[in-house]
This record gives sequence, structure tokens and C-alpha cells, in this order.
Amino acid sequence: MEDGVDQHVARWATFWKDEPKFAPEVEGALVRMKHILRWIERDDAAAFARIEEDFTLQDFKTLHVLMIQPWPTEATPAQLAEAANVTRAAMTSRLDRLESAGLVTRTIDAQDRRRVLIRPTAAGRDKWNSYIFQGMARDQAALKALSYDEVVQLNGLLRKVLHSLGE
Amino acid sequence: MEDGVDQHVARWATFWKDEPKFAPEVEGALVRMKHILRWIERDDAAAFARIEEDFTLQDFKTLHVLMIQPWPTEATPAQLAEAANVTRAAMTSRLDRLESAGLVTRTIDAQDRRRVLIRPTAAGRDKWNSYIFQGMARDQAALKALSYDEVVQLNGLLRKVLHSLGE
DNA sequence: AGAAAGTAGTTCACCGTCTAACTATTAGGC
DNA sequence: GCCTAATAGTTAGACGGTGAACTACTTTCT
Repeated sequence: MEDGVDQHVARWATFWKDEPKFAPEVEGALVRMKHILRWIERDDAAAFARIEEDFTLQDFKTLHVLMIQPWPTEATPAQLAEAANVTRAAMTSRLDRLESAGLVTRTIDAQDRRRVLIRPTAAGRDKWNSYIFQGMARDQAALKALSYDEVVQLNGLLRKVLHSLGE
Repeated sequence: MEDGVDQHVARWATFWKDEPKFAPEVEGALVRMKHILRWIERDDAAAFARIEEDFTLQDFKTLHVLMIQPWPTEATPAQLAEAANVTRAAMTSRLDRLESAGLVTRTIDAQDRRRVLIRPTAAGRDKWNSYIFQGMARDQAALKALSYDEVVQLNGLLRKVLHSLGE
């Protein structure tokens, strides 16, 4: 079974047949990961585009990184920014949106009055619950080509990689 | 070997122990792919941040999607936009930059005068060549935890997934 | 205890991307 | 052969993100 990635990697291979710095399998794996995640991202975007409400995919992602925090479900803007891979400045405006929509609260930490603790409201939890399973269904659809054992195997390899990167 | 992803997935698992829609291994695999690609992205950004010249990571990526086109190395803005995962509008301004830097040329297609063909100049090819191997070295560093056989195995699984998504 | 350095969050100006027109060209239907 | 519909690229205005100040608070050093 060959795909478009194999084809362009094969082109490079003929071009650099004597180049030791070129590792076709590595390039292939990374390009494929990008394509898979892009596919899911587009699927998610399309799903949210169909929603009438004033609740965007970005809002969901912001809420999501909060909801996956360890119990008790709370976090500082800086932690959420790191988890969502945006700057703290960007997180400030994202949280403004969620707070004014009544989905999260901002509370000054009594122990350290510089810090702000973000917590989901009941409405925020409900909102997240009403979308999370759709998202998981899309994720599973993306990997439907693999058997359970294969997904476990894939996870084993990825875990190894991530571990070496120091998380 | 366990990582942070395992931990948050384990939290969910206790929360949804009776929820058939929740597939921990699928979530884990996708989250790990995101983390790996994010790590590389940051590494790349850090490498380009050290460069004095007026040549950005974004410029390199744009040039890259052109250079990996099949021979003859040429493409329309729309094809490049798709490959770079941005809109055609964004590609227009990216190409403006590259064109005025003398790295690519714009030529109207004689067969279909609506189309514009983008081609790298000699300077563009050189520029790409002077960065591509550094990028490949970073890619290999990212997967250094895996043996060659393991990377091949990883590729096999990803290829299967991508194939089912219809590329 | 007081000064200096460090940290958390926010604000601001700039830049890149997006959506939605708009222009130019080509393809299709009668 | 026209007139409509479709397509390629660009342009214009709005939006979200970034990096760099800035404010408030805390820790460290002497």
C-alpha cells in the first residue's frame, strides 16, 4: 500500500541517494502525522461551522484544556495557555469570552494574590459534556482503519518518542 | 513506561468507566501526535529565531511546499495553499514576500490565463537547500528514541490510517 | 526591614490569516 | 454564438495571536 507521501519521499530519495542526512521513513512518519491531525482539525471545524450558537471551536478547545486538568478542575491562565499552545496574552482574551458567556469564573488566589484561578461553571461543564463525545467519535473515525491492537501498538511507539522528548 | 498523557486519560477512564464512546487508546495516540509535532514546531521556531537574515520559518515553509512538488517544480497558488494548509488569500501575501525577495517567480499560464504558475528561482533553490538538512536533522532528533525498524512499523500504521482517510 | 529581582496577568500595537467581495478568464447549456 | 455558471487569483476589512511594555504582588538577598 502506497500513498502520496511515499511518492514525494521517493522523489527525494532519488535526488539524494547519497545523502546520509536524509531518512525517508522519518520524514514519512512526520508528514503523515501532520496530515492525520489536519484531517481531524478540518472535520472539527466543519462540525462547529454547522452550529448556529455563538460557541466556536476555539471556545471549546479553551474549555477543554480546562476540563482535562486534574481534580479539582481549576488552573491558572498560564497553565491553560501552555496546554492550548498559545501565549498568555491570547489566553486572556479567550477567557474574557468564556467568562462573559458564563462558562468559567475567574477568582484571585488567596495564597498568592498575583494568580488567578479559572474554574468551569455548571453551565461550562454542561457545554463541554454536550460536545466532547462528538469529538471523540470523530477521533475514533479518524483511526477506524486500525484494530484495537494496532492502536495500542501505535501508542506504544508514540509514548516512547514523547518520553525521549522529556514530555 | 507511563507519561502525562496516560495520566489524564486514566482520569477520564475512571470518570467514564461505563461510557462506550470513550476509547482511551485513540485519545492517547492523537494527543501524543499533537505533542510530538508541537515539539518539532517549537524547535524549528527557535532555530529560525536565531537567524539574523530576513528569512522566516514561514517563508521556508512556503518555499518548501513548492520544492516538494513533482518535476517540473512548479505549482499554482491554490495548490500551494492546500499543501501549506492556508487559504489562497494568505498564500497570495506569502508569495508576494517570496517574489520580492527573488526566491520565486510568477508566470501566467498560457493554456489557462486565469492560472499563475509559481516556480523557484536559482536563489530560491539554494535557499531551500541551505535549510532543508537542518530541518531533517531536527526531525530525526525528534524520533531518535525509535530504532529504524520501529520507525518503519510506525509508518506502516500511519500509512494505513491516512489511506482510510482518502489521503 | 527594605531594596532588587522575579513572577502572574493584562493591555497595546503590529502582523498574519480568514471570510467575503471583486476581477478576469474559461466552460457549459440552449 | 451568447449568456450563465464556475474557477483562479487578488484585494479589503475584521479577527485572533504575538511580543513587548506595564501593573500588581511575592520572594530573595543583604
